[in-house]
Amino acid sequence: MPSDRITIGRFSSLTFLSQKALRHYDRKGILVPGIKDRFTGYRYYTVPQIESALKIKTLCNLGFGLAEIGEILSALSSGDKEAVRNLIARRHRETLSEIERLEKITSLMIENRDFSELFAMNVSEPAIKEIPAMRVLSGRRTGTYEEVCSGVSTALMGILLSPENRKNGVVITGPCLSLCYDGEYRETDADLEMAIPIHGQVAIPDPSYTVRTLPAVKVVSVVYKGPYEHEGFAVAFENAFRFAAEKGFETTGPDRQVYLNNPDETPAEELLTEVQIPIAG
Amino acid sequence: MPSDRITIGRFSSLTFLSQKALRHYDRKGILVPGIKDRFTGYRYYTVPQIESALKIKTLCNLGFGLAEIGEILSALSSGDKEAVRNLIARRHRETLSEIERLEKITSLMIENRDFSELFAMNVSEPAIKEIPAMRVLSGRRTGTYEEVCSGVSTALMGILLSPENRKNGVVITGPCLSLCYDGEYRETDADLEMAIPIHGQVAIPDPSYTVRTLPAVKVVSVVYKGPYEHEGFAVAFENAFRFAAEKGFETTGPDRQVYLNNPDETPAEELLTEVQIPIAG
DNA sequence: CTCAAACCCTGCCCCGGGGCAGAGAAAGAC
DNA sequence: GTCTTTCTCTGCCCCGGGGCAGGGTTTGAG
Repeated sequence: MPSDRITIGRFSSLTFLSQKALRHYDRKGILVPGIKDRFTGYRYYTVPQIESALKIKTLCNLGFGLAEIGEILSALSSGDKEAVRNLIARRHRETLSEIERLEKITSLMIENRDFSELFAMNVSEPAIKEIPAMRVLSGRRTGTYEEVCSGVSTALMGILLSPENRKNGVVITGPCLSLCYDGEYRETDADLEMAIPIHGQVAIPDPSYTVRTLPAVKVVSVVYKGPYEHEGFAVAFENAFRFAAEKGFETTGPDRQVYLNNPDETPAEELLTEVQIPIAG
Repeated sequence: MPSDRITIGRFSSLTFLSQKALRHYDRKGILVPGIKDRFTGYRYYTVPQIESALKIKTLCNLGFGLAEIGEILSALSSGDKEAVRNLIARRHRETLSEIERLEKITSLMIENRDFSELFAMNVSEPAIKEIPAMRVLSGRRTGTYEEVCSGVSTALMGILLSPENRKNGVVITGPCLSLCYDGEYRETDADLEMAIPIHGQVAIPDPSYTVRTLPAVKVVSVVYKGPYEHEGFAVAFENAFRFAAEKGFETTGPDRQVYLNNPDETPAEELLTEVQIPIAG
């Protein structure tokens, strides 16, 4: 006779839920066996619980978490159709966005079937980041990128490494960066500021270099790998601007480039630069 | 200057990997910080590790597990393009099948937007199962379903509950079932065997009932909820046959129905029946 | 009735991290 | 040089179970 003392093994093979899963549901209170032997701990299920188990299995297959399944089951028994409908609608939305994500992934994998492109990839995914304010020693000049960058950074390093400043405990606290005050790329006559984050009181022999505090900004950040050439940076900037546009952010200025390693010590192909484009909000 | 002693916090904000994830990768050996203070345990990363981190992040976003990422990275550094290509191809296949699964789910959720159908669902998903051999007391008759089922099961119960058999320690070891020897549904003149799993030596007053051992079989199993009516069972059978066809299994016979609860004690709407269709292989 | 096989129990480690606690270390301000 | 803030460390619990170990229970066969 159906003695309503179904052991976990039989119950498992009836419902196609693993014993492990059944014990888990018991602990979570989602599906507690009708009878539980106090002394041996054996679980015995009843026939009507088969139906509950099948419901749980259906919901699991639909991708609900156990907490949600608990909610749905109790909402069902209390007749709250509205709540259940909302939960299902939410799950549906989440599933759709998951599909969208996976489709992006597959198309990426197809395009980069020859993975050499995938890993020769020299620009990281854009992302939003908050940059805190920082105190820098900087100098602003006009000229070609190369002239200004190398000229000014050499001068700044010269100041910071002077005996006086070293003695005063001046310390460089981060990688060198540049700020670009032109709205667009200019081959010549670019308006650039080179800056080095510092700590301490700096003695400055030449008043055209100053210590100031760069404001905190929210930026779109992209890391670029490769030589300091316009073509490479252009791709990074393009990605960053596209990302900002997609997310509906208004880009402001000035753009920053953080030079993560020392061009004197690193082969040009291996150089890493972080491009930061400030955004409003 | 970029002193190649990047703390985990800076490294995290450069790579957009959480500190937690970075510590995890360290423990897994996927991305071990260049320097690790023996006494304080502080992790310090180097600039070239930024690139590794970005690769790892890309692979994570593509859905690779950490173990696979480890394999890919080492295959990359050893130049084994073939291995990497295989791993990517596999991931691509898996992603596609995942998308397929999710799409089935969404269409299910749309169809059952009014979830009342979803839970009024009276047939479970079909699945494959092995049924062990079992010793039964059975009787085979021809007639309508109702006549044979109720008549024979009453007679079998009468035999098993007789004073002599009770005294001999005969025990019922499972729910009652029927075997159908017709290839299709027959309103009348159906060829049916009713069986009750037992243990012990049974005294049988009427030789038209016998004790025999049903063979072990592999079946497609479906649980059906509802009254003992042809319309209900038909849906269950249909699902089971469709499932077998999709999976390429050849169905054999005889079909079995396991009556999980007692129709005298349970309302007809709540009755549970397991339909089992034997398959070859 | 006994004995072995089958069954069931709990508890631990695993995925890929998120979240939180408490404690020690580094860095900035004075 | 001190003090406070900020950073970083480890370790535990969480998801939804799968897999395995070691030990008690039930059952079926003789």
